[in-house]
Amino acid sequence: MSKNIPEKVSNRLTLYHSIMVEYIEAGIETISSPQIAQRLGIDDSQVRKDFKLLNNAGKCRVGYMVKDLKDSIEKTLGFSKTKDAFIVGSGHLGLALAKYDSFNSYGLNILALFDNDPQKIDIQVNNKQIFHISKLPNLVQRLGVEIAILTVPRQAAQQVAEFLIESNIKYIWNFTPVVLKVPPTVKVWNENLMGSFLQFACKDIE
Amino acid sequence: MSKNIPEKVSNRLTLYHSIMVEYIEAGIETISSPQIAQRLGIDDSQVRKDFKLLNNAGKCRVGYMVKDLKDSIEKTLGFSKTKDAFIVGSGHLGLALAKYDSFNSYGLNILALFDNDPQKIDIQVNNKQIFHISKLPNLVQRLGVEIAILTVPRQAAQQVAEFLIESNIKYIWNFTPVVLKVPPTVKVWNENLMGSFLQFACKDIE
DNA sequence: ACTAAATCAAGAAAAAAATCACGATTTATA
DNA sequence: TATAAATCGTGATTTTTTTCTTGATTTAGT
Repeated sequence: MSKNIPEKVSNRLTLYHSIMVEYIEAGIETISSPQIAQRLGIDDSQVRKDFKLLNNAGKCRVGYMVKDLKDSIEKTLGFSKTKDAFIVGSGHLGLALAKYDSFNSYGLNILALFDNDPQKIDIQVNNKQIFHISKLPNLVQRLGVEIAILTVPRQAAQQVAEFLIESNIKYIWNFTPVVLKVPPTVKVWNENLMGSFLQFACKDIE
Repeated sequence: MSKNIPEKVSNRLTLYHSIMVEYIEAGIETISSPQIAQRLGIDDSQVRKDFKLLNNAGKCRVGYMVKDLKDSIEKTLGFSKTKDAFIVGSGHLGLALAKYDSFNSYGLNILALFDNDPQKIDIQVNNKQIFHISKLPNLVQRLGVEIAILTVPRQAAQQVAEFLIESNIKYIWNFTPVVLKVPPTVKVWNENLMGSFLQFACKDIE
C-alpha cells in the first residue's frame, strides 16, 4: 500500500477516520467535504484532495459514502495488516500502552513486554507477559518481530536501543526524549509528546 | 513568547533540545549544524534556519554554544512558564501521564486527576489526588486551571469535553480517538498516537 | 421541466517549507 | 604568514502543501 503518503496527510486521514466511526455509530451514511472541513477547521478542497488519494469518488450534491471512506482509509493506512511489536520498558507508560486495546484495531499487536527489573518479570499485563530483557533476542528471532516500542528511562535509552538493534529489531517507536543514534538500516519514529504539547500550549497561552 | 512558530519547527526544536541535553551531559560545549543535521537526517541549512529564529548566532568554523542553544530553545518553547493542568480520566493512560515526571521539566504541572469511578476517588498518584469529576468545576475556578488532558474512554469523550467546556476549561489536550466538537473559544490539540504510528509503520513495512 | 443550491473535481495560484549554492569568516596547520 | 578546510549566514531555487477558482453534476423545490 505504501504510496508514500505525507505525514500531514496520514494524520488527517486518521482524523477523518474518527469522524467516519462517529457517523457510522450515528447511522449517517453520507458525508460531505464541507462538513468534515468545518469540523477540523480546514479547507474543504483539502479534504477532497486527500480523498482523491484514496481513489474514492464522491457524488456531487450528496458527498461521500461514509462506509466506503472508512474502508479505504483503513486500507490505505494499513489497519488491516497486523504488525507485531514488543514493548521494551515496563514502567508506567509501557504498561499503559500494553493496556491500550485500541492499538489492535489499528493493526498493532503487542505480543509481550520486557524489563530488566526482576520484580516485574512474569507479571501478566492485559494477557501479555513481561519477560526479562535478556530473553528478547531469542523471542525476536522466534516470533519474527521487527517493531519495538521503547519506553525505558531516558538514561537507558541509547544503550537499550543498541541492544534492540543487535537483536535484529528494525523499527523503533521511541517514546523517550532522546534522539537515538542508529544505523541507516533501522528506522526510528520519535513520539514527541512534549513537542506537540508545547506547540499547543505556546501558541496562545501567555 | 508566542512568535507563532510553525508546528514542524517546534517539533524540531524539541529534538534539538534533546541533543543539547545529551551534549551537556557529555561535557561538550559546542555543536555544529552539520552534526545535528546528520543526526536527524535533515539538511544542515535547515538547522541553521531554525536557529536563526532563536536569534542565536553561531560562530563560523566552530558552531553554536550548546548551553546557549538549550536556553534559547527553552525560552522560545516556553518551558519556563509553568502551566497548570488537570488530567481527566484516571485510566491507564491518565495514570501513566500523572506519573510521567518529565512533564514538569517542560513546564507542565499536573495538579490533580479526575474520574467518575468511586473506587478511584481519593487515591494518590505521584502526589496528585484523584477527585470525583463533579468536583472539577469548583477546582477549575479556585485554581484558575485552563488546561485539561483528556484520557477518558472514547464513548465518553464528547460528553466529558462538553462538561469541561462548561466548567471553563479553555485548552483540551485530547488523547481520545475522537474529533471533539467544541466552540471556537476552546482549543483542542489531538494527540494522535495512531496517526504517527501508522505513518511510521506503513511507509516501509509491507 | 426548469431553476437554484450544494457539492465534487481539477487545474491554477499562492503560501510555506525545504534544499541548494555561494560568499564570508574562522581556525588549524603547514 | 599563507593555505586549506569547516562552518555560518543568507538569498535564490525548488518542492511541497494549501487555498482559490471555475465548471460540471446532482438533487430539491417550484
